[in-house]
Amino acid sequence: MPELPEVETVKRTLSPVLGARVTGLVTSGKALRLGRPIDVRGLERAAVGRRFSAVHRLGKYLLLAFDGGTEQILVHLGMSGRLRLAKRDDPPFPHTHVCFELTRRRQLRFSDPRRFGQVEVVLGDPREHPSLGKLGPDPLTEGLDPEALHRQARRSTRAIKTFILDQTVIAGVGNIYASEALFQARIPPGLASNRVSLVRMKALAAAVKDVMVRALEHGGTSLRDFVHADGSTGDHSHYLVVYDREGHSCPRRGCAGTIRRRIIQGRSTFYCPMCQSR
DNA sequence: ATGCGGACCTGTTAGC
DNA sequence: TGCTAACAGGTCCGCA
Repeated sequence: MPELPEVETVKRTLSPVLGARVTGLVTSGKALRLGRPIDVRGLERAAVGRRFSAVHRLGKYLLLAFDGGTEQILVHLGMSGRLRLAKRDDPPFPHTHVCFELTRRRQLRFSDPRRFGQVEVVLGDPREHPSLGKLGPDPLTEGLDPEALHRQARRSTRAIKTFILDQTVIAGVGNIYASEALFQARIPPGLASNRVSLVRMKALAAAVKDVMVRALEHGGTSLRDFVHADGSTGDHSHYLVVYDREGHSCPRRGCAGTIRRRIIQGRSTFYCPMCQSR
């Protein structure tokens, strides 16, 4: 579901619970990503009796930290995951797999119909975690180095869209913003990575950051069912210019092209064949 | 080593 | 109205 701007938005909406004490934990008992069962004991040890001290974001991952604890809780929302604050008496959300009971009758609920998400305990340095350790630079917190990306791309024949979706290349790009950034940089999504010039890579790095920042300003996209931790929705879908716009005319002024859809890396990809040409 | 396709899940929507 | 097929914001694994 969420790409970097949505995850960052969730992170920000969790700030009201910083300082709150976790009093208990309820889980669904269902397995999440990779069929892995939820580590109830580990989560209890990490969180129960402690106060939330911080929420960090690394690409599309969130890390929940607690006062006086060395363990952190890693959360990934997958495609359909949500992390929301609620009151104890609020109606239950369907598909809630982890619910942290907090002081003042509050709850932090993780729900995820498709169960592609992830909630697990991380001990010690998160950079040593197999997924987190391999993450590439985060466009918002670290910035992107076009020269380094260009050098890396020269060694790869994959489509440039596949390249920027690779979380070890750039952390946080997802399927929507990959199309948006490539459109903005005027690069055909199917172009082999090693055929992207340095000039174009500079444009792409800037475009990736720009679409992320703009999405964040609009509170994350709400293409389907995205909601923030407080239950409010984002309105970014109005600002997407190519994603899910197959058959519409190209939004670029003076371009007579029509947005097309094709499958790259098994995912819908939207582009204008007129402005995004070799 | 790299790159691709399929698998993992459920819900929603478009089309008949 | 009801059924079916296609599709959905992500990641990982196995095989070429």
